[in-house]
Amino acid sequence: MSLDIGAHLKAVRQMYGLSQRELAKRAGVTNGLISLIEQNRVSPSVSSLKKVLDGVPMALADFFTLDLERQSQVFFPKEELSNIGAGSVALRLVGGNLAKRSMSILHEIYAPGADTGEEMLTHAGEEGGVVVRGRVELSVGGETRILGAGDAYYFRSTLPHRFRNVGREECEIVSASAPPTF
Amino acid sequence: MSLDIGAHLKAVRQMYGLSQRELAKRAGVTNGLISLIEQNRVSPSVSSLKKVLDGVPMALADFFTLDLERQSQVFFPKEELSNIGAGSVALRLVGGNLAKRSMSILHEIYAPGADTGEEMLTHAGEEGGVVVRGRVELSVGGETRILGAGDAYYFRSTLPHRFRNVGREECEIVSASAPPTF
DNA sequence: CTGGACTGTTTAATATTCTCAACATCATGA
DNA sequence: TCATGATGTTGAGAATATTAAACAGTCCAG
Repeated sequence: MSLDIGAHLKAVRQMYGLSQRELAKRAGVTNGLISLIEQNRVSPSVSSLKKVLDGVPMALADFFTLDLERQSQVFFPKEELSNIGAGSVALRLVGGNLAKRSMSILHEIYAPGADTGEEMLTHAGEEGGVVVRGRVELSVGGETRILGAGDAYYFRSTLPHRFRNVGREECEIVSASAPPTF
Repeated sequence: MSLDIGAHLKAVRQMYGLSQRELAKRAGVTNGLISLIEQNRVSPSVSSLKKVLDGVPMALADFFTLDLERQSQVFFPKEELSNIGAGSVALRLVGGNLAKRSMSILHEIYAPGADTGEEMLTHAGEEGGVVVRGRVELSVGGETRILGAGDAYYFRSTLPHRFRNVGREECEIVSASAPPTF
């Protein structure tokens, strides 16, 4: 996310074919403010930005989500999977060398006691997976459960989460996240 | 979206177990500001809110997207996976009851001889997966390979493709496709 | 060319956010 | 009991967002 609110707003406004004054009127603010915002000479308060976007109309979430900017190998023998594991968690990424992917698919192996760490993980997007072997303790947004072979999960990755192999055996998971985290 | 920024921020902060001061320090703002924001006594400027969220860290888009009330199901015991299998291919969908997903994650089990059909599959998006057990013959865009446990694949789903269990044992795959096909 | 209606920009005054420091409260422990 | 360190809150002032009004440019009709 660019946080170039100015250019962003300008693009949105022009997408709707509105002038600064026209948008200002609909939004209940002054044209000057819109000019200043578009030049990044001020950082609008959330309430003002909301007023402005209401004039379009567009939700705040959509405004910040909007991305203005946005063959290859098919088969990946296990030897060719990019090994991006760290410590006691082995991560094998499917399609690591692909230029643009819309997902990360991972083959994860947690050694006994392996842990993604006390500091909870958070990032944009969604992720899910299936436990293939072993048992894993998964905490998501305050809730904690133990999942065994065949069990699965799916959540928005913005929720703080943590994986921990609490068993005595290896735990194997195949997971996917979109947009790609690796 | 409630635009109850205050309660929203407070919830996020507490989800991470941070005090106002602690978050303030990470964010480079004062604890007082966070207090005022959480009480909705000010409407933070976007730049301040960004600073605060950077301390968590969380993207603005995620902050506004986050729906605190309707936290959907996260854990899916295998019995609760939607069974959408047809014929000799058992498909278990992760998160089938979720309103909006950006992916389909499937736990697939191919019986010996199982086949997605002579008519090649094609659809929008991308898909990939990891073979967990057994062997499968995968054809994509004219190329054909046999994948065993630990092998993987990733391709654009517009390429005609077909899965076939050519072995004498079951074959187990965990796959994902975005956008969701189920 | 002249006036009017549009465009976006700028300035000075006003309103709001934000900081700094002090305050009140609660818990822990000497 | 008193001290200590944590919590969130508050008030006055500094910093910044926002307004209102004037400015400059473009385009088109008269």
